[in-house]
Amino acid sequence: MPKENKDYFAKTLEKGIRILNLFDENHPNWSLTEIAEQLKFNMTSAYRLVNTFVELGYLKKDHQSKRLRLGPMSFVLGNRLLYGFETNKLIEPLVDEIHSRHNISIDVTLFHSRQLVKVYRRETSNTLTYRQDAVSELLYCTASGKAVLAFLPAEKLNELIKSQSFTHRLENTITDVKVLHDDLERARQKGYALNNEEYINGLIAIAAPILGRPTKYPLGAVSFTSTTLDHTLAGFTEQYADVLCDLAKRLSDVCRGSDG
Amino acid sequence: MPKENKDYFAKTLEKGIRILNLFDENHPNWSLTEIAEQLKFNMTSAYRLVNTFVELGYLKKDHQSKRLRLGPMSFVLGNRLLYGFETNKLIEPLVDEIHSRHNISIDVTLFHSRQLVKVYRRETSNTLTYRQDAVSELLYCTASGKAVLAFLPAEKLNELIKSQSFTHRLENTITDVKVLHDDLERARQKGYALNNEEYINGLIAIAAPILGRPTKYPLGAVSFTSTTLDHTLAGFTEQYADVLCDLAKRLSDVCRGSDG
DNA sequence: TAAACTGGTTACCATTATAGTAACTAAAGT
DNA sequence: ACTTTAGTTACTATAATGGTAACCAGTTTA
Repeated sequence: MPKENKDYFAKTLEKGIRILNLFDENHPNWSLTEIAEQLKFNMTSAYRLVNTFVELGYLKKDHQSKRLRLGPMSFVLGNRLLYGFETNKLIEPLVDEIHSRHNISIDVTLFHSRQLVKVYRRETSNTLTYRQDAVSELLYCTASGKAVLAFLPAEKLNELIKSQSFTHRLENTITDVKVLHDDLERARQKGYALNNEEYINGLIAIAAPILGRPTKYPLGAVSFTSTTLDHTLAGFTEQYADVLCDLAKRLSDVCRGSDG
Repeated sequence: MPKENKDYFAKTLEKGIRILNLFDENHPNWSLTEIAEQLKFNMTSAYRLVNTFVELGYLKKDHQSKRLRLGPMSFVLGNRLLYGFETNKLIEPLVDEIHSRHNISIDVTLFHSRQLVKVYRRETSNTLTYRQDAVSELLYCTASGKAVLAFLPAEKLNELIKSQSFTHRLENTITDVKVLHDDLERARQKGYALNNEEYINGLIAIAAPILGRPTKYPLGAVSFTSTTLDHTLAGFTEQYADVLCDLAKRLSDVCRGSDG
């Protein structure tokens, strides 16, 4: 093992990328001060990074207000990243098929480091819905999070459990490590994890892991979600657990080779 | 004027972004060596930058082949950049309206530094079509390029003309600076520029600049394209020049305030 | 089977870039 | 006119990067 690779990580690049990530549909414009405060960068660094993006055309600075927006190069890069990400091409048809057959809300997330990254989502029509962040570190209180945790090697699992906040969100939220371990063991047995209103009031879900080949390392998860208005968790599980596990297996097939 | 801002430009960030830009639909995977060669980076730098992206989840390294692909975080960033780029929300309806009314191929490009960046395109149905890069430095042989050049301040114009290659692509390609200046003067008079098979055989186009307010600096251009199979350039101009100029004016209205 | 090769990874350190402080400027508010 | 605020620039100790070279693990070649 080398000396933990601190030499081969470009901090400046990471900081710049974090700035780009601030801009989205809901936050289309930022002032330099806002950026510096949000990311805890000092003004000079923020200025240098932002200025770089402005010169390259990724950000655009309004000459009057000095506020920043995405520039045309960001649009080009966005297209490249979106259409260059091949995994979705493999995932989408599998999910679409189940979605259209069962009219059910499906989320596919990929696991990276300590985060779940949403890469595809289909919603049921005519039901309540919710909006979640594209990137989430909440593993202990979501079905997908628990599906991944359950199939992680013990060492990594313990490391991640330590990093979870265990905020008591709702009545059913698991706040005890022992209880979580039991819950994960159950998931391991059954092949899928549950969310019984542990994260959002009225929201229930089942999720199965997407496992890499040949390592069986969890690469992500696929979840079906519903509400207590439409299903009991038991009924929902009864009805869809097999479909879920089958879909997870097929997603594992197409994601094979991208282990690690 | 400060000392040309070399202190406030983060080279590492630029290099990293150039790596991300290599990945698209047509080039979804790269080896480290390919990246280093393509961008003229030494291996260590390329390795450090790539490793940063891998750790952050923007790239994914196949453990066997070591080849790199986009990772899930790139997908998230791609979405943010695409939907956070507001300009398109303003441009699209205006272009769509003309497109559906006249069934004509329309391209909107924004000008940055020395490049034309394509941000929106609608094509006619049932005609030959062509595929162009999203970012182009060819200004002397395209209608949009000449539309921008024609309305640039003299100083910037001369700087850019020096940087053009004037490669003799086709019979009609302008390769003489004097001839180009005459052509631009004509465009300035009429308010729009022409492309008479100067870039692609059989391709004709007319383009008008998108001008910033209040500076009248060209922010980009909108072009209508057709082929010699469908129109003569004279007939095409006769039929559409007014529609084009009207659209350009309306695009200039919605792009106002983003001057510079 | 060994030798050569290839592509990737790591060590090391001179060179260069960055973070942080502080000074400065321009615009907005009082 | 004074104060405040946000952005920009100057300066320099500290930290990151680039470049060379060594190293390693697979592959190909002899």
